[in-house]
Amino acid sequence: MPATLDFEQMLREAALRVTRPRVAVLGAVLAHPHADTDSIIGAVRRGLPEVSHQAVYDSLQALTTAGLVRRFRPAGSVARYESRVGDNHHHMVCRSCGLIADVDCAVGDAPCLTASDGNGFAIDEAEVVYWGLCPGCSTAGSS
Amino acid sequence: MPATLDFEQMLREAALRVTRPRVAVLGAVLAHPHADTDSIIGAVRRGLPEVSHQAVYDSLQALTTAGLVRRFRPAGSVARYESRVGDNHHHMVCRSCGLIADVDCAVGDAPCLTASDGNGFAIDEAEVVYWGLCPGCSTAGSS
DNA sequence: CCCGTTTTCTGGAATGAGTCAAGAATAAGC
DNA sequence: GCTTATTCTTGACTCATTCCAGAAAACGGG
Repeated sequence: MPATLDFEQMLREAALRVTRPRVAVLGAVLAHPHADTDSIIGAVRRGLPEVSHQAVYDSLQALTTAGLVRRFRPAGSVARYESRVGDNHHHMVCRSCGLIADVDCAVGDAPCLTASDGNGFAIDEAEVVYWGLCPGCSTAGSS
Repeated sequence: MPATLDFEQMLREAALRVTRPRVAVLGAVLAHPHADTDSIIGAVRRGLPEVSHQAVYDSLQALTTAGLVRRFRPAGSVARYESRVGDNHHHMVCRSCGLIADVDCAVGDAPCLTASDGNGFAIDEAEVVYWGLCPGCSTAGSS
């Protein structure tokens, strides 16, 4: 688990100013993958009780723009953030309990980018969300 | 283009009560694929000026549950509705102008459902969103 | 065709994630 | 240590969506 110094390093490498809120936000996202904004605010305030929600929103925006974290928003849910960036993995969402799990796409590095012609669009990202039931809910429902 | 009588038929077959607002909402979604709720309210009110926004929300909910329309919510946008149901096509969204286009998945009927093991999830749907630039914005930006 | 029951619609208020704005605080460079 | 540009605090605000209670309308049986 990376330490505060590592977070500072990451921020500096991304040409971002190193501030307490940003370090805390980055740490929170690293520690709680798929967390929503509210959870992140809570996690950050455990270490820095005085941060405003605005600072968290701003930091998340900055980190997202810099590519240090990824924002993702499954339909019917609020925005969530994760630290796995660079690889192009996708997500599975449980319809019952909302559990989110990472999935590496089976199709290699550029999953489903085989959208063929694509109506002339210049596609730069394919976002895939799998909907279903997680193991727990699946078992519970089949009884 | 289907007439009002067809819409009534569709509603009855879905075991839904036939009401003026519902017929109008169904017609609006059929006529304006990918329309957001506000546009649908506007379209409906062209024929029925008195409908409340709540009736439209309720109708859309009922139609979605019944499987007559599909709700889809790209990140950073409000809810949108479309009438292509049953086939599993996906969407392309232009990052610049927000244009949405349908895409038939290149992988056949069950696109990307090859999520392999899937961590034990029972997957029932794969939702794919392609992000990029539409032909218009792509050309404009490359000058 | 009329009635009663049940579902749906109207109108209005409330919720809540996210955004905007102005001034105070703080990080980075010299 | 000082200056300046960026970031944070505070608090108000937007706006899609939901909640609620009473009025209206649709369906089935008489």
